[in-house]
Amino acid sequence: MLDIKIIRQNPEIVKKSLSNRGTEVDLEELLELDARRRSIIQEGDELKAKRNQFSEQMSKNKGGSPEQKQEIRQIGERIKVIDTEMKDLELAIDDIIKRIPNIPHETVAVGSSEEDNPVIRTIGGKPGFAFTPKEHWELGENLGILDFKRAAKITGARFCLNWGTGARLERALINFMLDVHTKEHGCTEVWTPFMANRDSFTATGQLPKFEEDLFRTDDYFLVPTAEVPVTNIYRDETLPEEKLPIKLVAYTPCFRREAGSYGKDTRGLIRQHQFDKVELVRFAHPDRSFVDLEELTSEAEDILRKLGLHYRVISLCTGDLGFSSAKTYDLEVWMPGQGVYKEISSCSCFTDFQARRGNIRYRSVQMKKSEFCHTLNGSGLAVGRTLAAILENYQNEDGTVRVPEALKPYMELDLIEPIR
RNA sequence: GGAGAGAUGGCCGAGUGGACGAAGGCGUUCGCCUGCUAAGCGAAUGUAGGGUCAAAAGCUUUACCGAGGGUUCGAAUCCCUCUCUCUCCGCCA
Repeated sequence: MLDIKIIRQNPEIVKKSLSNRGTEVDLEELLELDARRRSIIQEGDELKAKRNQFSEQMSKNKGGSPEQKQEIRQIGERIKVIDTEMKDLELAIDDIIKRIPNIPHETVAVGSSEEDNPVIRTIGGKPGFAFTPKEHWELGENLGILDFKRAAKITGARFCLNWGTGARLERALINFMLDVHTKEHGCTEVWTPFMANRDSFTATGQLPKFEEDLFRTDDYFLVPTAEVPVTNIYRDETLPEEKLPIKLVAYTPCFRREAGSYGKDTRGLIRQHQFDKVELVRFAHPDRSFVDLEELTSEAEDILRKLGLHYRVISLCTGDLGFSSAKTYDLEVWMPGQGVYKEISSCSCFTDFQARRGNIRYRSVQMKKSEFCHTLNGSGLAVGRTLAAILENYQNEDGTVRVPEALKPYMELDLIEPIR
């Protein structure tokens, strides 16, 4: 959420941000509602002050003239009307302002689609194969470690059942990632609820705009990313300044409806309704949150490096940037079987956008007032996609798959062979 | 699922219709004092919105005692609904 004061004082900044993102929001209406709200506050406050004065007089004199009482009663009626209108206005303002995306950072390229995302750096290349590399779903099914057919029977499309070493590989990756982030990057591991309420989803920005992307129960929504429960750990709290940055890491399963992506990545592990992810979350000081973004991104990259995977880093342009984000780096891993780079991590700085929605603050003893802190997060990494990348990159001509050096202690195995 | 108890400031805790933004204590900050430390003394100490101001400070006003409604000239206090926490019983992984 943006600060209404910024919108009031610098509407042109917000307009530019919206046009760069290719989004439409009726700012004029918002400003009109805001002006109306302020004028009505004045009227209401004056009437309330009058009523308070009268009440005070009553308490001292133990009485008042019937005419006075009559007048105050009328004022009371008017206040009720005003308060009702106020509530409507605030709802209307809230509804618009919660649909305004974050303002992109000045270093973000202006562009309209993913075509315009600049590549920041490329690590490794496109390693050659002496044979034609297969796609991971074919490898996985041939090995008997990935079973999409039975998963579809159990649940439906876009689910997967892992067998034996495939299940073990999933778990090994989760443990490996958590170990690296906690032991080498100083993150604190957290284990969270996998469902969250509407307030939490509103704070991180999934609601109200993206409700159709979420699975839900009668009472709660299933988390589409650990960003939601982890960022909300400190909702409505004020953190001591000296504790910043707070670095957390969490493993959660993630649940996404993937509405509107029918026909996209229909095969394999790339786009599932349920997938595992290890997520990095930071609560940062506003003065250095973009430094934190560089650090967080390199922590995510560290996993790819250690696994010996080749990848590139791109910076999302204004048109491709997520709703809550001010700047996002995507890590794209090379998938030789498919012959494409696939997103495997998305690292974002949200500035105070989520913190304002979730009322997450920080203060030091010297500070007179608390301020919103900045929030960041990034996948470190998406586990299913990492598993897919390993299959495609470490495959042998006979369909077996070598275990990356870093995973051997976790797999207690050098080679993934067919399950009979 | 059934029966009870509770939710007050950074924390503990008082407060059953007006003098309560809220006693008292703890903590924190500033100052004083004590030849160090501890103790002691004095003062300050919530948040958010609006108005005034070029702006800050200041001044002023409104709201906030789990959330939302109601009664009343006036609600932390009375009534209703909801949420959460705790205890007991039942059921169950």
